[in-house]
Amino acid sequence: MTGSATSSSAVEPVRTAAPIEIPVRMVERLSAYRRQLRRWVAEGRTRIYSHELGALVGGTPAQVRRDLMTIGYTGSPARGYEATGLIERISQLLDAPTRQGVALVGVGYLGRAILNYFSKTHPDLPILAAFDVAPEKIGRVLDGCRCYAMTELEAVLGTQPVTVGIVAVPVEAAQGVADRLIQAGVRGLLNFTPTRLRVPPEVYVEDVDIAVSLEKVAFFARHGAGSDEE
Amino acid sequence: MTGSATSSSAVEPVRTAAPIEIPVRMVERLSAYRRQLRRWVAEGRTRIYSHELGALVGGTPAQVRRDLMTIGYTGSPARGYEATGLIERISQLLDAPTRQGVALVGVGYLGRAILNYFSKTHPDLPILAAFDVAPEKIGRVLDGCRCYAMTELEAVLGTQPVTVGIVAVPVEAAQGVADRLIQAGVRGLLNFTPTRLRVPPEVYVEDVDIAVSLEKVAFFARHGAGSDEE
DNA sequence: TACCTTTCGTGAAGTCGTTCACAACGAAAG
DNA sequence: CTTTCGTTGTGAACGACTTCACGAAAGGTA
Ligand SMILES: NC(=O)c1ccc[n+]([C@@H]2O[C@H](COP(=O)([O-])OP(=O)(O)OC[C@H]3O[C@@H](n4cnc5c(N)ncnc54)[C@H](O)[C@@H]3O)[C@@H](O)[C@H]2O)c1
Ligand SMILES: NC(=O)c1ccc[n+]([C@@H]2O[C@H](COP(=O)([O-])OP(=O)(O)OC[C@H]3O[C@@H](n4cnc5c(N)ncnc54)[C@H](O)[C@@H]3O)[C@@H](O)[C@H]2O)c1
Repeated sequence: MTGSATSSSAVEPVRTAAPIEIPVRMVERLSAYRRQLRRWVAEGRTRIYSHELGALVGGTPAQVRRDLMTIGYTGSPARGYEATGLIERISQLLDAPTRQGVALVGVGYLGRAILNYFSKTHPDLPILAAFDVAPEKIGRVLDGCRCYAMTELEAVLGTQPVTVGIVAVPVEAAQGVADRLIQAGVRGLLNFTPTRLRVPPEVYVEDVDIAVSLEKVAFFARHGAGSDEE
Repeated sequence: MTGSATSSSAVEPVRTAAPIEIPVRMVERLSAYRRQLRRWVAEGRTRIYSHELGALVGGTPAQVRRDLMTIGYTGSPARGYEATGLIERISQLLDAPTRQGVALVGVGYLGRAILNYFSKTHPDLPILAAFDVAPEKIGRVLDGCRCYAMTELEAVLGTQPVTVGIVAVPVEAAQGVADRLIQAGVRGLLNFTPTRLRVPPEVYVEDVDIAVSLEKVAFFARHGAGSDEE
């Protein structure tokens, strides 16, 4: 990337860039923090304590303070953290500088659920296009999102800033879908199928395996229940 | 528990009990191992190497060997592990000694997807009953599972060996649903709503937060992609 | 102003899971 | 029978994240 241009002065350490290395788990927590912070702000709250954020993710106050220290956000003793500023700081880190969106492949039961959910809760990451092979789905608009034929995938993604793909097709089709998404420029995949996708090293894959999660719950329901998880 | 009865001799160390303390992550891997082992056995394979199992979960061969060592399953050099025996050993640990099942609460988009999925893939953990408040859903049988009214929850769970509950209702209703499930004897919850459920310490809760997962993917799609993950 | 309480910031210590490294072993080939 | 190759079992080293612990600072209160 070219990068440096625009309007930064010479010596000062800038403040926008994210030169920080953020652990995987911390990203999850930051995302959860932000979501609840927004609710709280909507309710009129303005300051938040570390133990409140900790309760959110099943963590300790110390962990929250450590997280916020890591992202360079500082509160003040006895007043806690300023909510809107913290939301902004987290967004600065998590959100892309330029608009980016998601493509959903596979508009079956699960795909429909996801479309419906994200159309309502409208996060920072809109689903810009959906794809399927079933003729009866192609061309329809579900929850505000157009469903295209798989043959149009490359063309559509060529016109949209899509960097993330959701794989919700039958397991046999998953690898092929992943390959095409990556070929079309996608750099991250949320994979719901019970297969490990083979992808180039620069592509990030997150597996959500509901069957495994359910077995895990069943197991710990029986044996010792270590309160928290995920 | 009464426990000891039936037919074990006096001194020998038994072999069925599961006195082992298993880390959370390992349970996930064991579940994934077993699923793929079954596929392989169905294809006629009989022996498996640690590196093959490792590839499944994005882990190293050493980790697999460590896992199997922990659960006390032993292979042999140059022949690897015996597949069916390993499946059996994992099942011995993961599955309940007595039949147990799952209750699904909230037959919306997501609930339907889950019902459909588990009715097909028929895991060791059947969904025995579904519940909802919407009149048009009550009494229907979807994917082989009867949908009951919420008012019937306690009664139905009184007659079924349900130890796990899936919470797929709107977020406002989640805590109330969790309370009732627990009251009715459920000991583990799979929670899809973006709230931290308050539960007694002996109940295990697993949160599946798709929105957070998606944000995580978006983040790592942009920054360094640490190939694997959970 | 002086004091007391609560919360933050952070170096240090602790915990837990993963990976390394190597000896032992089985099988197959020479 | 001996050699060679590949794989398992495992103690030990490693590394990463979490928690502890304590000093400092901000507000409230008398
Ligand atoms: N539903 C769940 O709760 C659940 C849970 C865990 C995993 N999964 C996995 O998620 C995936 C989807 O689940 P589902 O319940 O929505 O299944 P589904 O059968 O309802 O939907 C699959 C959709 O993908 C489409 N499709 C098929 N082949 C395609 C292709 N080559 N390209 C594009 N689209 C294609 C189909 O037309 C269909 O609309 C499956 O792999 C399933 O294993 C689902
Ligand atoms: N669909 C997704 O992809 C997705 C993703 C992340 C999280 N979630 C969460 O999962 C939950 C369900 O999502 P959904 O898309 O299925 O929503 P949905 O609105 O389609 O379904 C909710 C269902 O719950 C039923 N319900 C409402 N109140 C109830 C109550 N008190 N008791 C029992 N049933 C009740 C409704 O009748 C409906 O059938 C929501 O909390 C949502 O935030 C969904």
